[in-house]
Amino acid sequence: MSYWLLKSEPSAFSISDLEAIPDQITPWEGVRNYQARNFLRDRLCLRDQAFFYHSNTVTPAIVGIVEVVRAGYPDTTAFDPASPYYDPTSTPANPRWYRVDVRLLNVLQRPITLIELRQQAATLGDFALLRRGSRLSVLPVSTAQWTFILTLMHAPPL
DNA sequence: GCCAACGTTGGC
DNA sequence: GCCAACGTTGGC
Repeated sequence: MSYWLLKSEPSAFSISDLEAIPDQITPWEGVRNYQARNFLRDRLCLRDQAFFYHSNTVTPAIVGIVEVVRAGYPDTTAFDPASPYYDPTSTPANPRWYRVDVRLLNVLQRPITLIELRQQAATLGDFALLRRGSRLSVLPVSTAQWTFILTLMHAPPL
């Protein structure tokens, strides 16, 4: 069992969008970065949990928790010329990009903002989200980091 | 294999 | 909207 953080721009797909889906399950697709692809293809396992993070927004923050309900499988949006994620170098016989399916577990009682996470950097230790210039959209979270961030949620904001 | 140019990400 | 950081592309 591992923990992860998945970034999404709320203008493209937000936690509210996920909440509105009847079964609250969505493919996590359109990831076009090799390091993130490798995590999706090789490392995210059934029942792993992940923070849902809103990026590139006024207040970047962790806003929810999802669980993996289907492990890595080919991202077929790469095969579709009409898709914004189309990539002709990926073929069904030799898929380049992968996705997982996730299900909403819960929306956090309050968002844990990037500002607050930075304030807790000393406790969090080495955390890919806080690395300078980090652009990775699928990144690992240690068990200690996961647990600590959940305790932040239950405490009042700084 | 190098590296300049370019496109994208994402915080601010 | 700006721009620093980073990844990718492609000429050589």
